[in-house]
Amino acid sequence: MEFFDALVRYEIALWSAVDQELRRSGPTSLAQLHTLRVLERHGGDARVQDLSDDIGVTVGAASKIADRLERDGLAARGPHPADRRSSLIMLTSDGRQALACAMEVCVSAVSTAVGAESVESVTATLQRLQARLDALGADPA
Amino acid sequence: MEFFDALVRYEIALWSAVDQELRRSGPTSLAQLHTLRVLERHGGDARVQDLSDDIGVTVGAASKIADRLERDGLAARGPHPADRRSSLIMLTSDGRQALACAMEVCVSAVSTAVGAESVESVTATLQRLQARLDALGADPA
DNA sequence: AAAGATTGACTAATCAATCTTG
DNA sequence: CAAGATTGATTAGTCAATCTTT
Repeated sequence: MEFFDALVRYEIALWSAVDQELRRSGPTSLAQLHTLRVLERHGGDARVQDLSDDIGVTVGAASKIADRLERDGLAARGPHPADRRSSLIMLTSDGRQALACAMEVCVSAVSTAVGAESVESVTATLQRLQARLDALGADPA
Repeated sequence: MEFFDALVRYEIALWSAVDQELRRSGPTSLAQLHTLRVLERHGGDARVQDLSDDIGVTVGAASKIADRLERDGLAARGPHPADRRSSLIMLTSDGRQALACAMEVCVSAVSTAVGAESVESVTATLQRLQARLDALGADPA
């Protein structure tokens, strides 16, 4: 339980600190940056379903997130070449620019927050725990 | 950045898994449990401001959280003995019962999710990072 | 029928304005 | 005027229903 409490508390605190720094230095929120990074990782092949999976929200929410990105000119929906039910969400050049700019601030803010603490081993443990949780979720038997 | 990503991703995944388990076995959500635990820790002396601090939401949100707890019969506002602007939020006996019941499920769900992984050192590191972040926030100079 | 996505009704958060008491 | 709390307007999430395409 102590682990759970520390994890939740710190994640909220770190997210808030980085978000504050981003809002102070530009128009992009951490939530937006998070979405832009997912699009970048998918290299323009992101479907709404992919956003939903990677961000950890429902499909409905992901669809609305895409709406807002389009409204703000950071991304655009294009037709899916192989499946007309779906569409591909792509970064615009404005989106790439916002991503780069916000990413710089984000890296710096995280770095300041972490300081000299060595976090490689924590990262590795979190990734192991993540893998276990994914496995449990896929097969709760 | 890898640390930040792993932290955020895992916190969301673990929170979701535990919340699902709680909703499956009773009426209490993880968000509610989180609030009930804060009240318990404060031993009946919790003000709205305390809720806000400990949960990591704004004062306005904390006030509405208290509204919902009262509506559901899990807590009640009483007069603050020393300051008539404020009030104390106290667990009702229903609230204590819901807390105990949900806590049991929560502990078990976290334990299942973590498995055999040893998390003491991760917990300690997260707490150190938390302390650093608190210090930075209090004195950003 | 199942999969991908969208929309509408509802819930819960933020922020700013306001009211009350210190 | 400061601090504690509440409320209203806005924003973003969930869930369920729906529409289109496979």
